Amino acid sequence: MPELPEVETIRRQLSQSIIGYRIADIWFDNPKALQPNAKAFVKGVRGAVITKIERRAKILQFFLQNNATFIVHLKLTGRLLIRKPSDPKVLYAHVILRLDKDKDKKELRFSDSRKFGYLRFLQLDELKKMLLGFGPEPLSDLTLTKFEAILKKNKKTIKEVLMDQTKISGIGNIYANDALWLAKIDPRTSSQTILPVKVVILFKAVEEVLKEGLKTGGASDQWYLNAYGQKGEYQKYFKVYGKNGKPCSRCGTIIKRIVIGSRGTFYCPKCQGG
DNA sequence: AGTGCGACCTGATCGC
DNA sequence: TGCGATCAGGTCGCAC
Repeated sequence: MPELPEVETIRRQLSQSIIGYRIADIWFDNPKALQPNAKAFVKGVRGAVITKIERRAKILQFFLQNNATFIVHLKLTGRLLIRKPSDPKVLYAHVILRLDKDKDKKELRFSDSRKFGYLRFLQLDELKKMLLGFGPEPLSDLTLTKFEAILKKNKKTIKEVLMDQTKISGIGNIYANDALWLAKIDPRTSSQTILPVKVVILFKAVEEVLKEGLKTGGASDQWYLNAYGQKGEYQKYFKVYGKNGKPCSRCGTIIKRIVIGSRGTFYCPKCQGG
């Protein structure tokens, strides 16, 4: 999916375009996309005005009046597209929120080819409880001290730890691969064995790739489009992600693909070679 | 408790 | 061109 930079890009755009809009009606053709169930979702959000949109990990939180919220998880292929009612249909749209503010009408269309994503209505206290399960945000609350402590107490591979949302939020497969390449660390290395000097380098590398992702509007490797339907540019700057069989831009060695935790993993056997 | 792997789905691409 | 295998920005839940 959309990882932190992609979800944050969407959040910023939605905040610019749909705050203060009322959810006048909801259309859907895939009830599973609406949680806890379609009826409760519709009942919970219909008629409410969107007051604020935040992000935690890879989750978008839409705040409504009356202490209610709904969250959206895009998983791998979810998109949230802002359109006018008269705009042509978008592919794989399974939910449409029809919005209005005075005479102005907009639609927020949720498109999702693989149908893994969802919109979930929940109360504010339920949301708060749910968010307790996530690790720190790498671009705000994660400090080097916390990062060191997280790495030290986990013996799984560093790549799995980086991607574990209960330990650190928002990093997925693309940015984990690229950060490890930047830091010249073998993705199979046990988290707790990484030397302190390398931990510092990795901490900075994580920050660097996420900021680069944000700056370039996210990675549109396959499906990702922002709220305006545009692609991001980060895929032009991939360091190792998806570069199986191609030369490493640093040393020319052929990039290898392996599997870690059942996820495709790319690395340079020379610069990241144990 | 910790880990590992199938399930959830559909589409794109690769290899024969 | 056709067809099967493999792969895909992510979690979940259920067996060990």
